[in-house]
Amino acid sequence: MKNKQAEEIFRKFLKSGKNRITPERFEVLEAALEFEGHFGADDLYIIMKNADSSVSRATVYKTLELLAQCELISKRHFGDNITRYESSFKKQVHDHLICVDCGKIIEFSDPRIKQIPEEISEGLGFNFESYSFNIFGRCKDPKKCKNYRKK
Amino acid sequence: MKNKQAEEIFRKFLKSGKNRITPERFEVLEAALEFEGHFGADDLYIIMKNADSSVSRATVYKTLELLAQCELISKRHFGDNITRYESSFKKQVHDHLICVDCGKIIEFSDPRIKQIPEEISEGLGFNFESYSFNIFGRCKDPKKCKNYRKK
DNA sequence: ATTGCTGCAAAACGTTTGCACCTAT
DNA sequence: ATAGGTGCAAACGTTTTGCAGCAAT
Repeated sequence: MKNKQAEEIFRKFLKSGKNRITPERFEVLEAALEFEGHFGADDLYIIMKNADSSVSRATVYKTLELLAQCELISKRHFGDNITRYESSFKKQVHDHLICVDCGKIIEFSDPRIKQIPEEISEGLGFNFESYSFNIFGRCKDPKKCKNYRKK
Repeated sequence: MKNKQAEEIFRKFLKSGKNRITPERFEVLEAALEFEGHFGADDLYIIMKNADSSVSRATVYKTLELLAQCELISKRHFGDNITRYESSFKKQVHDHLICVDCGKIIEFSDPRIKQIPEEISEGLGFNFESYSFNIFGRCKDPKKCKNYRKK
């Protein structure tokens, strides 16, 4: 295990519920933290399978949900009906700009955004939970845009 | 047909491409504009079917895509991997607050949000296309929250 | 006459579930 | 001993596709 600190957080989270500590869950944690960028649950399953892991698809899906619950990873939706995850361990809060041509995802953060969601939730009689802010655009530089998403 | 103006916009859009003017497409337009709030493509298909329309599921899905292209309706994603639509004809730009307990969707608009997406796109070397800003919260007033989404 | 559109059913896709067996507690 | 987790395959819900016949141009 490469990341003792994340492992410890997950272990504590599991114990605090009625969840068991299993080797499969830590295999998924490690693979998720190792992944650079955003991944779908199935992507991760395939990667693990190709790396000769015997963890099942069902376990990968369920474990990612647990990891999102304890905020070691975060869940993202970029408008294509696929749930994506990214490690949020030791990463700062940020939002995303997605190129609609090539699918590239750029992370950014803007101080103006920070206070808006909580204020609006309060103002409308809701307890704030989370928010998602995605910008969709097109790479200006065609050399940097592979158009790979244009099926 | 109840909305001559929208009909005309759609007709022009269809002619401007290589798309044909068909009665089915206008049936979908009418049903979509009539719907109050946000709907999934399949919801609309079922509603039309129950109203004795003979328009097929495939045609509903394809036509909604066309209507979104010409901006008579807009596409929304609220984080549950279902594509939702809402009429955007004669409606002002707005964002959404979603109750994670009951699924209620509140529309709001905040002047601070308006300029951010374009500025950030420019700053990162992208041509701005669109954005989505969703806030997730929980109804403070339990009487107003039906928890119907808690399967 | 041509080419695009239709309805239908089947397939595709990401995801969830049921179940028998297994394992952490 | 028991509650909970596992892998597998099947089921699920939404969306897309292939195709033969049909209709707008």
